[in-house]
Parts: sequence; structure tokens; C-alpha cells
Amino acid sequence: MPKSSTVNKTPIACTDHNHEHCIEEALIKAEQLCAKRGARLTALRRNVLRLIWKNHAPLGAYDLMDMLAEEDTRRVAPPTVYRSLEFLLDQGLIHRINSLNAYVGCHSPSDDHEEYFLICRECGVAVEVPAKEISRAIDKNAEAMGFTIETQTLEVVGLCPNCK
Amino acid sequence: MPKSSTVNKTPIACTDHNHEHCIEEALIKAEQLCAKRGARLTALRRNVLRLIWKNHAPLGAYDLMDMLAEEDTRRVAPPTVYRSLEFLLDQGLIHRINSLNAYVGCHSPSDDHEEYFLICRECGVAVEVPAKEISRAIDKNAEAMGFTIETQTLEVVGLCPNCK
DNA sequence: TTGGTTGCTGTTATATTATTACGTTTCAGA
DNA sequence: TCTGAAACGTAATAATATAACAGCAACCAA
Repeated sequence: MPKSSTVNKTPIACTDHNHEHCIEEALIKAEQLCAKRGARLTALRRNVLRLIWKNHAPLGAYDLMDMLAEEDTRRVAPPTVYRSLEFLLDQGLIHRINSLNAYVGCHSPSDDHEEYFLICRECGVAVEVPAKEISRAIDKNAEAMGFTIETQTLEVVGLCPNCK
Repeated sequence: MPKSSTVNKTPIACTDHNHEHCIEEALIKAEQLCAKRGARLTALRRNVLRLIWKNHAPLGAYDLMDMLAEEDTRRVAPPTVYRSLEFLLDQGLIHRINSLNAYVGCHSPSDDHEEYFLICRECGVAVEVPAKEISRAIDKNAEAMGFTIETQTLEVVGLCPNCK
């Protein structure tokens, strides 16, 4: 196997960390990135991003609608949330977890990275792991079979250190 | 990267092959496996499996319902199809493609294999590729981070040899 | 500053995928 | 042939996502 570029220790998401810091950092990075790109991080989009970062477990679109409703005393319709999600996905600020129909904040939105997810089936936490070597190997195999790769989705479900 | 166990050539699914043979073989293997396990491959389940094997592109549950309706002049309700799909998944006779909400026949239902999918976004074909080494590497990394892995989902989308 | 254009949000309706709950039938084994 | 478990039928509904169109806000050029 490739020499692992992965740090071999418990992910921050699974430790007792200052999560306010995660949220704050994510929002600042998002502001900066959008400013740089001339993309508009509107109040709604910012709110959705903040709510997604509420914890390290992916949230569904309808969960987000409920959370928005709780905060604003005003119900938002599905297209509104889905449009925000689409924007955040396009900007690489969040990822979609296909196996959960849910969305989670991206840890390194600035670089064009390959990643995969370790998902705990008990507490729901989803840890983003760099997948550069694995990804490259898959690309190589695929090309040998005549495929041109555009996107990869690797989702791994199990138990996190806290839940086992 | 690991020495590839993948055969480096165009997958059968992407060639002009005798697909009747694929279907027949899949059904025979299914019969044998179910017989061995004492599992009941009923007429309905067999039909669903046959329809899934209609081609090498994953089919949605409602597609299958439509196809059953066309053949039987009798509409089957969602739970009926979903129960058959659940059985076939349990028996390892089919796989679910999360990114498409669709189902595709398994090429080697008898062995407890790890696999991933190359999916063509143009023609829809989904090719099953053995992922033993990659899978093991992911397991190892995950364990180093304190995770215990139960299931892996790797789906790769791009263009097949015929569509590019 | 105005007017036009573009992009964002609101709203209604509906599509798509999947499950719950309960009743009926079928079938293998006693 | 009876019986219990498994499979299937049916109606209702949940969960996720999109289409289509209207109104509004922000930006830019004149």
C-alpha cells in the first residue's frame, strides 16, 4: 500500500474539543474564499453553513429547514435550502454524504483535495480523511480499463473510537 | 500503491457481448446459492433479479416496478419491490449504488468480496471492480484512527470507453 | 441616480424514493 | 392435514428533492 499520509491518531471530531472554534474557523474561511472568488455568501447561505457545522455529524436538508425555523420563527421551503446547499457544494464548503442523504462541512475548502469519510453508525460523526494515494490508485486502475474518472465517492461506515 | 489485482482491459460490460449469457449465468448462480443456503428465490424475487440484469446499468426501484407492470399487466406496489430488493441485497445477489439510488446485479455473489464501481455518467453502465487491496488499506488507516470498519462504499463516476 | 440585468429568494406544486402498518396467502415441516 | 413462519398484497404516508414561475435586491453602466 502507499505510505500513509494520514495522521495515525484519533480525529479531532471524536475528541472533546472546543467546537465553537471549528464553527468560527469554518465561517471565516468561507468568507475569505467567497470574497476571493467573488461569490456571494449571503445571510441565508452563511446560516445554512453555520448550522451544518453545528456538529461533526452530517445533517439532512429537512433537518436544516427545521433548525432554520427554530431560529427564525419562520419556515423556509425546500427549494430555498437546496439552493443554499447547491451553492455551498459548488464552492466546496460542504460535502454530500450519499449513503446518508446528508451534508457535512468541509475541513479544507480552499484546496482541491480528494477525500473520503469515516462515518460512525452510532453517533453519526463523519470524519474527513485525505485520500490522495488511494484516489490516484483508483484513477490508474480505471484508466487501464478505459474509464476516465470525474468524481469519486468513498464512504466508510463503522464505529468511532467513542462508540465502540 | 498495491500491485493491482485488476485485469487491465476493457470490462465485458462495455464490450459488445452476448448479454443473454450474463443474465442466464446470474440466474443460475442465484438459484444455486439460494438452494445451498435454504433461501427462497421466489418467482417475484427471481423476476426482479432478472430485470436488474436486463443491462449493466443500475435500475431504480420504480423502474423495476414499471418493468414488472409491463410484463405482468399487473402493477406491483413499492413495498413488494423493496422487499425483493432487500432479499437480494441480503443474499449478496445485487448491490445498491448510493449515488444513484439504484440497484445493479452482483458479478460474484458467492464470495465475500470487497468491490467498487466504475459508473459511466453517459450510458449508465456500472462496472464492478475488485477492491481488496484498496479496501484493506482503508481498513488499516481507519483502525489507526480508532475506527472499526463495517462497510465501505466506493463509487467512481466518469466516462466509459464507449462514451468518451 | 436611474434603469437594466443578473442573481438570489419566495411560493406553490409536484416528482422521486422509501417505509409503516396491517391483512391475506403460501408453503415447508410436524 | 394442520400450523406457524415467511412471503406477498394493499393503503397510507414519510422522506428527500425538483420544477416552474414570481418578486426582490444588488450590482453595473450610462
